[in-house]
Amino acid sequence: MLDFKQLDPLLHNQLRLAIVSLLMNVEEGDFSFLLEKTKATKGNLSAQLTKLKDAGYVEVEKSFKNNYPHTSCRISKKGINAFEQYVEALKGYLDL
Amino acid sequence: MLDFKQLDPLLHNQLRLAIVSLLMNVEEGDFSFLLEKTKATKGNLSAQLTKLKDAGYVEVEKSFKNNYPHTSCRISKKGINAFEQYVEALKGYLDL
DNA sequence: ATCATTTGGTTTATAATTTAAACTAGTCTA
DNA sequence: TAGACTAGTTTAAATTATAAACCAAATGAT
Repeated sequence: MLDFKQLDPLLHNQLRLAIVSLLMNVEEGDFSFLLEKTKATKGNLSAQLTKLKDAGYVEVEKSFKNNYPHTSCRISKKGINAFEQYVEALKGYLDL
Repeated sequence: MLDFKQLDPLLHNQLRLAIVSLLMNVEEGDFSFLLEKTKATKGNLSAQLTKLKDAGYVEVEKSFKNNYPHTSCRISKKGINAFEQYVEALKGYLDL
């Protein structure tokens, strides 16, 4: 039966969903990794990553690697929970 | 494997997705039916329904029933195709 | 050495979208 | 005939999404 739970608006966005999906499947992912996999622009990736960080869904660690700035991301427990609930909610829309 | 196809922005919206989901499962649904099932406001329902109609995803028939205006909706072939593609694309994000 | 290019991002300005409150138009009830 | 209800639509403000422009430092070519 169809049932429409609220779809977390933070995850219900193409790029943020892609980011979180990717981070669900790796120990950590850096900016370049996400950029390549999502094919987003840098500006958009930066913006959406900031939102995910602000929401506490993703932990972001900035450092320097070979003299270059390096942004390492991993999904948080909160992010995992949110993603799992999002998937469950979505099933109510898709009849999966 | 994760793969990020474009998610049809017309369907990647909570209310429009709910509308289309509902119409996938009934022969036709009227405004009140959609209003009750989605729990949307009338304004929002009207607006999103118009977008789905303009895109050719939903066929809308206005008539009078018991002297009252009556808006009957059914999903079109184009809408069915779009929905099915959307679901496939989404699976690439969810690893289903 | 210096100028151009590349890396690895962030900021900002615009465009598009979402949303609900306000409105319209007509009907029913007493 | 006044008030309340049905069945919507329009509008206007708020939020969101997006990419172009920007920045600082590192590297490469001459």
